[in-house]
Amino acid sequence: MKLSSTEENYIKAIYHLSNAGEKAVSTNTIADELNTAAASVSDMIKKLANKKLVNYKKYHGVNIDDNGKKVALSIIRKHRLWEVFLVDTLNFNWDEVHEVAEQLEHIDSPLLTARLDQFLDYPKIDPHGDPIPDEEGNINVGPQFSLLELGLQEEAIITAVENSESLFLQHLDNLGLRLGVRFKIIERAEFDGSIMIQLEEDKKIFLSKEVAKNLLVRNL
Amino acid sequence: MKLSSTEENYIKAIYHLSNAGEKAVSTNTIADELNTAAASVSDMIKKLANKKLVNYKKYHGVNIDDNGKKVALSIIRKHRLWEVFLVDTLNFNWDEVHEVAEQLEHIDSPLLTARLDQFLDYPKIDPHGDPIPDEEGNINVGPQFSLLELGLQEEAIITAVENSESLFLQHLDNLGLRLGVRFKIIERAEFDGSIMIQLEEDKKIFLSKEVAKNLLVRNL
DNA sequence: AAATATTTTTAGACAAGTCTAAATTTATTT
DNA sequence: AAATAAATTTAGACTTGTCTAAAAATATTT
Repeated sequence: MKLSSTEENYIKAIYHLSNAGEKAVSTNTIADELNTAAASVSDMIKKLANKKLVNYKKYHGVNIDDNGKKVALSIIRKHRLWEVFLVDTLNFNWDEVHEVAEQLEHIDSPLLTARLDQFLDYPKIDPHGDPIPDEEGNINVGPQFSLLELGLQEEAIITAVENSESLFLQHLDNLGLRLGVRFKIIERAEFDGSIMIQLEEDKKIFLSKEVAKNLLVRNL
Repeated sequence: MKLSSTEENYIKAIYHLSNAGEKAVSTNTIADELNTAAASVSDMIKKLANKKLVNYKKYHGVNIDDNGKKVALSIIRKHRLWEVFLVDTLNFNWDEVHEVAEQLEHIDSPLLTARLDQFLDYPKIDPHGDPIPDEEGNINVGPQFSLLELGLQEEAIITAVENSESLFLQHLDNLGLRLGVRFKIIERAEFDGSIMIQLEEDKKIFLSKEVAKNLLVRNL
């Protein structure tokens, strides 16, 4: 089914707001997310329901349908692949990519998506640390959790930060820590919860409990 | 000025049909090119004229304005850069790129265009042999001329054919020659004007004077 | 140069997506 | 459980881009 960019954006918003389809989403929530009037959302929801992409009971919000979920995951896949491309290949900073990816995600060409995926060597995680669904919509990475909960010797990748104060981000930068950095915990001090990690190039870094708490990771 | 994809497509069509702004274009010609009704074209022309992109005298066609020319060249630049990307980087075939590039050309991000250009190493010619305008809209490639006039060892690219009989085109296809093929002349027989060329993959091809005469090329 | 043919424009309508204002339904208070 | 508040839907309108049919202007024929 061929959808307009607008329809795709609604589907994507509903998917995200419903926490991947786990709960219903209210009209106002969507209106808020997309900066539109609630009336516009009502209209669009009716259209999406007619196309069997969402399930709609008047006055009781929408639930995303399996079809809708598939559409959403395909858009998310494209969005995140393009983000990887922009950062890894075109040297964008990871805060410059979102707006452009919002446009690129609507390009309709399965061949382009497949070739881009191949060119990027089938990345599983985007520059923000979010997982990239495969062609079937499957997400092949575990959930995010705080570095504090990571076990000794388990390999992991930094996927996000809980705290985005510039002081904290600067501190990470000084330590050489960024999204996408791979490491494992090699030591843990019971005393103050501080942690020693080892990066890929055998570089060892000491992290305070405070820093560890604000680093979100994923198992490799 | 921010334009819709539709407006951009009209501008592009007018630019091409006017031969880069050299002559006026009639309503029907545009309608034909874009597969729309003449009435729709009339409406759009009025809009583009209001935006000072074209010059319009009722019943006498449109002339593209300098502003419009700039817009057209920017779209053409993006289109051709993306074609280079698709062919060189993502290994698309020559004939698979147009449709996708038609979508990608409307992506609005000067940074993306600049970085793409850089990544592709500032190509001057697209896979079809058409020139890629630079950021200012200048076309920095030499003129087309017959292969007969090309010097020995000079690298060139096939950019057009003078003769479009299917017999000739078929012959070219058999030889593996198409628009965009890069080569140089390695030998020239004084006797009958026949020419030996060498393609990028060191493949050597023998061309009769008759064939050479009908092949238009550009220096690389 | 009058008649005819062609091209172009205008008029009016439609679909998509948006809005505001009013009506309706659901939720919350008292 | 009645009254009030909040959320949602409907109604009607606007914009963009499209169309068909009719009117107007230009071109071509005879």
